[in-house]
Amino acid sequence: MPKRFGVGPPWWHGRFRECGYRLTTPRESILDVLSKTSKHLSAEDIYLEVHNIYPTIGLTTIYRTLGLLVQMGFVSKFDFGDGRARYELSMGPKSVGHHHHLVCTSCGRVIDYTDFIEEEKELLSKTEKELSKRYNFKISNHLIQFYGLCERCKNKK
Amino acid sequence: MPKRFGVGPPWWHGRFRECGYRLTTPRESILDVLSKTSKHLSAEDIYLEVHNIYPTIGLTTIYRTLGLLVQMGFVSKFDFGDGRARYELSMGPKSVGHHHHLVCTSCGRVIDYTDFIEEEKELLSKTEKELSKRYNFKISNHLIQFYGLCERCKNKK
DNA sequence: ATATCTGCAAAGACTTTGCATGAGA
DNA sequence: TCTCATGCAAAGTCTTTGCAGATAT
Repeated sequence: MPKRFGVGPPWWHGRFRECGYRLTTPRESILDVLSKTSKHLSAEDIYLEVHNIYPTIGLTTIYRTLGLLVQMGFVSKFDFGDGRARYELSMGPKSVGHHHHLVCTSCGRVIDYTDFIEEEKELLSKTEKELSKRYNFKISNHLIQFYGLCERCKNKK
Repeated sequence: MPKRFGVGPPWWHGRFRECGYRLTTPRESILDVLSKTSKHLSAEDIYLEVHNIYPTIGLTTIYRTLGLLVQMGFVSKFDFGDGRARYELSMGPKSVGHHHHLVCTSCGRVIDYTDFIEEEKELLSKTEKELSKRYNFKISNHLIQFYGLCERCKNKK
């Protein structure tokens, strides 16, 4: 059953308090930016967005908050090979849901795909279970990316 | 049929010339270091190894050569989240073969696993084929990593 | 009231670049 | 011989840290 979004406090308020963290303007606005996009934002992208509304919030806080959100599991951090990390909401009502990435090694373009996810999911959960057992690892996350040339770059060569 | 390793020029000589690149001491020694380990070496790790034998070779050359080897497909570059890239031979006779990584998010330990690879391989090649078609992408590589807590770190908490 | 959070500036870490010298084919 | 490759030093980028002042609860 879906919750009533848009009324009452946002879904994440509880989680913050549970963990002993405070609810602050920077934290809320960063989550807000992330929850309103499906793009893969860098720390600076987020900084610029947030800065439009709250010009006093600094880049340091963006980094610190992102670290916190990653650690709490709200946000996933990705490396697409261009030297800067990208961040995406990994849970919550507006989340795009389970997806993986297709990364162009020439222009850096990133495509989200959700095709064949069901089958992947099945294999993944099976693999996670088996790996956990065999290596005594508590698996909490996974990363799957395909690399290659996108349509445009492929045709250039 | 296996080639006769250890006699004649190393397997990669031809590939270098084909691509118009020169065979140099730094390039050979870097490939040598990579082909004699199954660890995940950083640029500096490689530098230190190479430096033992050829003290004149600089870190810059390590980075430049690694870039070249990655681009040629000899070497794969990984990011385990500790801020420095790791490199592994991705092909060649001494290669450990197809494997993926299990990364401890607490201590950074990395475990290579090859279990369940057959099934994965099958799904991966199918997925690659389908994604190539749908997104008109020329896929050349993939990355799969699981994150979690290793035995030691799990028990600490 | 007080422990947490933030902003600024500065530092830190890894990686890349410019340029003159050196080396492979 | 003539490009391509290398080493050194310096610069570039992203990210983290120290600390005093501000803020949430």
